[in-house]
Amino acid sequence: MKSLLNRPKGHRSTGRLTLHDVARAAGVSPSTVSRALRGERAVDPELVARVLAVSDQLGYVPDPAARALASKRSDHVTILIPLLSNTLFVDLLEAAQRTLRAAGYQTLMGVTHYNASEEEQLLREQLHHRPAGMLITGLDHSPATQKLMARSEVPCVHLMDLPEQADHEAYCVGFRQTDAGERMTQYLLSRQKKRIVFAAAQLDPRVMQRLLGWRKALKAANLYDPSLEWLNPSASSLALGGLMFEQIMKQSPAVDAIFFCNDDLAQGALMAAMRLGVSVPQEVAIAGFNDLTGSDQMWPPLTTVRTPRAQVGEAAANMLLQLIQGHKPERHQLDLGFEIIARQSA
Amino acid sequence: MKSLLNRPKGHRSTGRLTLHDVARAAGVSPSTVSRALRGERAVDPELVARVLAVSDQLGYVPDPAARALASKRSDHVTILIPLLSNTLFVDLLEAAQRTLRAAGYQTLMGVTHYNASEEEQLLREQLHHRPAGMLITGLDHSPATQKLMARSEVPCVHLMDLPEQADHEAYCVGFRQTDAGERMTQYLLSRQKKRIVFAAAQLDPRVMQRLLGWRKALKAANLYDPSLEWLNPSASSLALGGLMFEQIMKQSPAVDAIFFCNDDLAQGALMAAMRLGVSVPQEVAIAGFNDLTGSDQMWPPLTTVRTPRAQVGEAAANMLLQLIQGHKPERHQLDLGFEIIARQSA
DNA sequence: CTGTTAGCGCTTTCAG
DNA sequence: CTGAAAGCGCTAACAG
Repeated sequence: MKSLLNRPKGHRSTGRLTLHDVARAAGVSPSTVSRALRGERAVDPELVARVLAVSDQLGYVPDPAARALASKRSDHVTILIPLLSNTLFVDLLEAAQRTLRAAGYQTLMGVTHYNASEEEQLLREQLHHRPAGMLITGLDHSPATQKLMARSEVPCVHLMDLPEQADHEAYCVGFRQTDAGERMTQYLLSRQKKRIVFAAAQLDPRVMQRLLGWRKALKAANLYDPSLEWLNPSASSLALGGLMFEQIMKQSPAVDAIFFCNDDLAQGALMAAMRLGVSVPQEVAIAGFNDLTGSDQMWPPLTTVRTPRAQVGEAAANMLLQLIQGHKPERHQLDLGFEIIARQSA
Repeated sequence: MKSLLNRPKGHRSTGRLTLHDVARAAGVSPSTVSRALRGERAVDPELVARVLAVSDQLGYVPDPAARALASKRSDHVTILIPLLSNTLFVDLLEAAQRTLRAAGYQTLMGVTHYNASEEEQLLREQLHHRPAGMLITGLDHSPATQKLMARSEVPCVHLMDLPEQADHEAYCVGFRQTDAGERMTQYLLSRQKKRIVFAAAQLDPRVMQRLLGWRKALKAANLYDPSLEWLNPSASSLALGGLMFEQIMKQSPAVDAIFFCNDDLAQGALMAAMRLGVSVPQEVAIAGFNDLTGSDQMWPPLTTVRTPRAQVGEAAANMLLQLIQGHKPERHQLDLGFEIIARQSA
């Protein structure tokens, strides 16, 4: 079969099926095969058909490394997320990954830990792989990171946030965090709550936007009081939520409601309430954010705002795919909205 | 500076800094630079030093694609996990990824959804990228998958499970699932529980091993009864745990304890108990598995078995790194054990 | 629309 | 221990 025998000396062939083999079998030139396989136009439909047939009859698979070397663009897409411990980002990752894979791209994930220099380092490493595109969480990046991104000329879509200015040049898919914070606060106000705490951890830019929304709603109702802000820079977790709940409940005058910036905190608060014998929502109402797994199973079920993270992941991946193919989407921003989920905790 | 001006026509150079640039600057040949950079021995230490200095003074970074093409081995490591919705696997992924990245490898994740043909397909795709190594969950794979793995000759470490036979040829790091199931059941027996249900979902091979351990313990105590097995093939979730709890509580004669095969089910059961006014552990004890996030925050806190998933991810990555470098570890299996965490739910 | 030719940037024989 | 030369498998100029 294969005559690896009388090769010219120094030849390192791997016996792997190459483009040339397909070309020979189809009776055309390698370039034609290359073009046909990539669906590049300006190639006779009949030849395309023949090449395709021969190619998958032979079981040919292009070598990504050779392709990347020759074209200076790999089939990798980088996705940078802050954490894997918040299921929000896992959902985002999964949706993006699935969409990208279906289009033939490999997803390379990087975890930044909400740290600007880690983000920059990760980006630098990824750029060496000449990714076809990148997905990156948020719009807040260090100048160094922004410079890297700009110089790389790799198409990029930002996730989970939208700029204030509609004419911002960045591509992004997300929703208005500030509006979401405001709307949940308004909902709480509509339930006759007067002293509504905003309890937050992590304090990343999106959390701070929710804070702004909360302030806006309370100020509009003339109910704003700085002592209602509980901002904790630690990482968000169930345990921290429980702790914050305990502390907040000791405050006087008593509060009506607590709006947590993320469901894990709110779930922890619900558990703490149980433990401490505080009845929710009678003594204090509790609301969360994101509608994470389990929030509907809590007792009482958690009132929260559902954010479209899977949709964001998918839509962003699709937008990126467009950009990679050179099709500029008409709108740079995609607002996927959010929804107040009224359950029994508030 | 760079004279991209009078190049021979047809030249596609990218202006990127190459090995040759470093070679020229260091006054040695490209091959020497290549060898020095990779720490290949049989190269003058003095030259190595010079090359290293020049190289990072110039800010040289090897091109992974060129390297992969020439050497037929990339710097990618594939990791195949069943799901992203079980935090167990997310923890595994994160630990492995961190370890691998520190050693200069890129992690490519694939999600199999507990599906043999998805797993095979994923593997096939990944193999085209000529990964340096692979990490794969479990020891149970279709014949086709096993064949692919064997033929690829890519080093591989299996996660979260250990073979029965100590002389099994596969590399794996995990713990004895059967023993863990047995030990938790024994713990429950030691707490005077007689009718202990085993409630499971997903029914993957590791869950079935825990079932075996449970059976073994009950049979030894002469307390085994097939009607105590509640096996549900659906995906594991808090909601399903709640549902199963409700159903089990309707059973008569009444049960003493429920041992759930995963913490998410147990957490859901705890919430359902709250909702239904069933007191835990007085009316029925509840135990889980894995000690997932939040289990210590439940009310009552969940008794469970802590599994060393982060350690498994890290140790497996390290073992793989050894294999990639050609160092065969003396033992093929690494048993990282488990721990019964006695809290208040049982 | 198709083929030829020259690389992409690195590793790897093979000589020295 | 070091260097020269020949590819790895593919894409992109360029000419036809």
